[in-house]
Amino acid sequence: MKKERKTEQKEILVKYLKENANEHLTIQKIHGDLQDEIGLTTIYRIINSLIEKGIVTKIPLENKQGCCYRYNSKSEQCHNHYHLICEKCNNLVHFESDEIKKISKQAEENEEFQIDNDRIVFYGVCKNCKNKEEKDDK
Amino acid sequence: MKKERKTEQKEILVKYLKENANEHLTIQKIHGDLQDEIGLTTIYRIINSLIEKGIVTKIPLENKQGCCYRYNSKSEQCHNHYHLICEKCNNLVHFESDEIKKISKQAEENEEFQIDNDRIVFYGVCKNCKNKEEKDDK
DNA sequence: GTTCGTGCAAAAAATTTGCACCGGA
DNA sequence: TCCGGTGCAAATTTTTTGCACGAAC
Repeated sequence: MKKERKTEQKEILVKYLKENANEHLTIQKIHGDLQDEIGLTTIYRIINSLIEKGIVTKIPLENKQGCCYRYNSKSEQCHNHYHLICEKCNNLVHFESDEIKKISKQAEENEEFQIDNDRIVFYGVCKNCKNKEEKDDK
Repeated sequence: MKKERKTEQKEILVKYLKENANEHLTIQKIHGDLQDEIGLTTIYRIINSLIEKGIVTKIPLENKQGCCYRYNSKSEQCHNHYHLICEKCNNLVHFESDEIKKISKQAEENEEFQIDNDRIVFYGVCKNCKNKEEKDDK
């Protein structure tokens, strides 16, 4: 059993991911921002280990290959919230609701499906992109 | 304005995607199954156009790079349902609920976020994988 | 001093592009 | 016939791997 070591790169990357949790973070973006501090290979390695631990979630990009990555600040988040992801700009919005509990319970009872309450995602179009679309139509 | 043509490849691929809508379809899997009928390049091209039209949804693979693809049989689906995706096996389960409407409305009013009612996703662990985990723990 | 993590370079894998040809309308 | 779609090969981009060295414990 090998134990994990605390390194500067890991600290920098996790800090960066936390601070930019609502951004659209592709590997390329991360590498661009941190290239002086962390090598590309290491970014891949750390991100992948964070995904395995459930600390980071991978989100596919629409209309494009590749994915972006989002830090899950589970411990820091309030509960009973869900995620709104914009299909246009991939921005993430948090939203609170008590209704969710009911649905989770329903699913667990009827389908025997154990829901991860931090990974409830609604896709749609955010305010900004909606406004932009309306302008473009003119 | 160019109009789209009906081709044999497109028909084969869409039929295949429909029939395997609950499978874990990576480009590699699709290519493996259809390589005698459709070239890899064409699979990419058709899949990407289906994603743009919203007919196919891209789902990230956990613990692995890459994504898999799932056919959205919108027209065949009943409404007021949401998706449960298993984090372990990526299987998709449909689930009905009226509560969803409330949440969608809440989000649209409070956040001005226009929700795509066919893209509401709950992640978690399905019955099979849950059972498997319990066995493994023993 | 061990052992794990990092960064580079190289390899491998995944995706896109250019172009000639095929086939649907 | 006309023009979009296909498939191959090549180019490009993305991700992983091997290995020597540096750093944590």
